[in-house]
Amino acid sequence: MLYLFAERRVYNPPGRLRLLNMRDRPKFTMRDVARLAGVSTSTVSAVINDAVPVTPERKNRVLSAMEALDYHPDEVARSLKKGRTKAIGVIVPDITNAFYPEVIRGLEAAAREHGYAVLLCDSTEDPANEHDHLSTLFARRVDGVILACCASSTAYEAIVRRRFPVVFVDRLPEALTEGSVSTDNIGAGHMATRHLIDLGHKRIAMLVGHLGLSPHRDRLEGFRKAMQEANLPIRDEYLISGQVQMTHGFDATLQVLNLHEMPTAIMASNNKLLLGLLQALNERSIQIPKQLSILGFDDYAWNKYFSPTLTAVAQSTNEMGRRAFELLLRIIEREPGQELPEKQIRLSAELRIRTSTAPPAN
Amino acid sequence: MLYLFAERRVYNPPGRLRLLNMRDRPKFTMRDVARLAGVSTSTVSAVINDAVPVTPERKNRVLSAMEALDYHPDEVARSLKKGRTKAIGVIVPDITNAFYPEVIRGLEAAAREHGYAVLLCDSTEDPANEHDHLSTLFARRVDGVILACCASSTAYEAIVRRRFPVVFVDRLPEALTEGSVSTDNIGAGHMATRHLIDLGHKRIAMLVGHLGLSPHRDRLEGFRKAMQEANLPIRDEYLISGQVQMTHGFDATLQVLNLHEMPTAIMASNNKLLLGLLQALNERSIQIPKQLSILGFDDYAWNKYFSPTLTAVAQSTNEMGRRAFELLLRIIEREPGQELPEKQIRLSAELRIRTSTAPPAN
DNA sequence: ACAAATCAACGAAACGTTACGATTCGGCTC
DNA sequence: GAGCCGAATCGTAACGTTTCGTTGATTTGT
Repeated sequence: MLYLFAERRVYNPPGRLRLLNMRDRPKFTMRDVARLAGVSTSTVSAVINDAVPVTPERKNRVLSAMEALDYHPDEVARSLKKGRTKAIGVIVPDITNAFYPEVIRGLEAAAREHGYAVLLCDSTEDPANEHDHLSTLFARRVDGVILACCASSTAYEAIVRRRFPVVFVDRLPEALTEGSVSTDNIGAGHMATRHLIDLGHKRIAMLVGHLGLSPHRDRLEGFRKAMQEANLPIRDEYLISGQVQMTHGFDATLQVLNLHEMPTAIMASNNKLLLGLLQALNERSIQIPKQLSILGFDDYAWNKYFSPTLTAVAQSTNEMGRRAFELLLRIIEREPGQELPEKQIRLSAELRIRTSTAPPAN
Repeated sequence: MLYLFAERRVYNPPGRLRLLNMRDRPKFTMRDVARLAGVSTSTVSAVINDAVPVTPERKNRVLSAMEALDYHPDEVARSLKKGRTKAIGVIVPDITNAFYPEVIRGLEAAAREHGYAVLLCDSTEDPANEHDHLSTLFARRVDGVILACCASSTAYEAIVRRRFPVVFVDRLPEALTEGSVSTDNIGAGHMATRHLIDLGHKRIAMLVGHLGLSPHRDRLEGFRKAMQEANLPIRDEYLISGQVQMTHGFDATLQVLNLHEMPTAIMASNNKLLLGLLQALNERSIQIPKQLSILGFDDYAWNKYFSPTLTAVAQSTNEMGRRAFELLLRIIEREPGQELPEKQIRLSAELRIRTSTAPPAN
C-alpha cells in the first residue's frame, strides 16, 4: 500500500517544471515550513490554527521555522478549503455622499477586529451596477453582504432567493424580512417637523427626495404625522419629491419659491438636496432665518460654518456601520435552525439646533 | 496503470461523508456542469476562459448547462490555481476626509472595468494600522496595493523589500522609486500663494499641516518659491505646522491671530484645517475677506455655500484614482524585464477663485 | 495512399491549505 | 507482560479550479 502511493510519483509527467508564479523571490508554503521544522504539514496547520494540541517543543520548532522563512499562510488556499473567505462585500450607492464613508469607517473597524476584509463597491445609484456588484461578490464567495440599495433595486429578491447572509443599512427594501440597521427616520422626520412647528411655523415645505428610498419615504411619513398631530394642513405643493442630488434640490426649491404663498420653512431630506436648497436661496438672496427657516438631514462638520449655522438631524453613522457588521456576523455564524434575537435595528437620530431655524417673520 | 488509479478509490476511508458547507442549496461546480453537458471539466474550463477553441455545438451544450444550474465559477479556486486574485488593496489614512472617497470612486470604477475587486482599508492615520492592513492584504494575496500612507509610515520599506506591485497616491514616501500619482503640490502651493500676492498681500500665513506628509511639505515649498520670486520675506511665525485635523487648524489660527503683527491672508493646507480656521475666525468675529483673506486646498461642493464663498485649490481626485489604478495594472501585468514609461505621475491643480480672497484692507 | 501536421477533447496533476482516519507511543491496569 | 487507552502526530484526500501532456480524429502534403 505504501508502495502504491510511492508509485504515484512515477506518473508525474516527466519534464514538467514547477513554475513559480511569483515575480522573483519564491514564496514559502506550509510544506517548506514542515520540512524545515522536521514535522508534517498537519502539525504546522495545527500550530497555525491552534485547535489541536501540539507539544511545546514542536510548536516552537514550527514557530521558528515560520519565522525563519517569513512564512504567512495563504488565505486564498485557506478560503477554498474552509469554504469561508472571511471577507464581506459592502455596496453603497454613492461613496462621495459623506454619509457613507462614515458608515464604512464604523463597519470596517468592526470587520477588522474580527479578521474580516471589506470588498467595497459603489453602485453610483444605478441598479444595474448594483446587480453586477452583487454577482461578482457572490462569485468571490464573500461570507456576507452589507447593502445600502439604490432605487428600483432588484437586489433583494436575488439575495433572498439564494438565502445569502445580508444586512441592509440606511436604505431598506420594502417588505423586508432580512437583517437591517437604519435610523428611525419616521422619528427623525417627526422630530424635525416638530421643532419647526414649535417655533411657530405653519407653512412648512419639504424637499422629499426619492420616494422609492426608505429613508426619504419615512422622513415624509414623520413629517405628515407631526403635521397631523398639530392639526396643520399638509399641502401637496409643498412636498417636492424626485431625485436626491444637488441639482434636484435646487430645482425643487425654485419650484417652491415660485408658489404664490411661500412656506416659512423648508426641510431638505438629505445633505445634497440641502446644498441645492442653499444655492437657490443664495441666488434669490433670501435671508435665513429671517425670511425662511431651513433644516437638513445628515450633519457634518462644515454645517457649523455655514452662515447661518445649520440646524440638522444627525444620524449615528459610525454606530450604524458597526452594528451592521455585528449583525451580519451573527447571521453568518448562526446555526441553521437558530433564529436571531433582533433583526431590524433602528437607531435614533439627534436634532442639532443651530441658527438656520427661528420663529417665522409675521 | 489505469488499474492503479482505479485502485486509489479503495483507499478512500470508508464512511466519510462529503460535508456541504453551504447553508442549504448545494452550489454547483464545474464537475456538475461537465456531467450535465456530457463533456470533461477541461472543456468547461475552456469555454469559460475561451482561450482554447471549442466546437460551437459543445460550447452551446456547456453554456446551457451552466445556465440550467445557475453555475458561476468559484473565484477563490480560480485565484488559488492561477496565483492571481484579481483583487487590489487600497489603504487610505482617513476615509471620512472627503478627498479620499472621491479618489476611491475613480479608482473603483477603473478597477471594476478591468474585473478587479477593491479591498478597502482605513489606517486612521496610524502607521501601526497601516502595517497590519498591509500584512492582511499580503496574506490575502492581492495582486497589488494602492496606498496613501500616513506620517511615519513604514510601509515603503516593507513593500519595496518584497518587490510588491504598488502605487502611491496623494501622499508619497520620501526617496520614492515606485509608481505614484499625485497632485503637483509644489505648483499648487505656488499658484495659491501667487494669487494672494497678486491681490497685493505681503503678510501671508499658512497652516502648513504635517511636514511628514508630502502634500503639505510640497505646498509649503510652493509657497516659499512664490514668496521668494516676489521678494517677500518669509516669516517663521506665519508658518504653523503640526497635525492635520480640524482642532489643529483652530489652534494654529489662534496662534497666528495672537501675533502682534497679524497677516492679511491665511492659507490652509487641507480641508480639515480650513474648517478649524473658519471656526477660529468665527469665534473672533473676523470678517472675511475685509479683515483677512482665506484660501484652502481641496474643493468641495459646499465651499460654494459658505459665506463668503471659499477660494480653493481643487485637485483632480477622480482622475487621481483612475490613473493610480491604471498604473498599478501596468505594473502588475508587466513582464519582468520591462520598464514602465512613466512611473511618477503628477496631476495639475486648479485654482477656483471665489469671494474669500480680496485685496488687503490697508 | 501514407506520413505528417493540425485540432478538439480528455485526464490527471497541481495550486496551498484543512480535515479526518490511521498510526505510533508512552503509561496504565490487571 | 498482555491488553487497553488517550494524546500527539502523520498521511492523504479534498476544496474547485487551470494547465498541460496525451490521445484520437481529421485534414494536409507529397
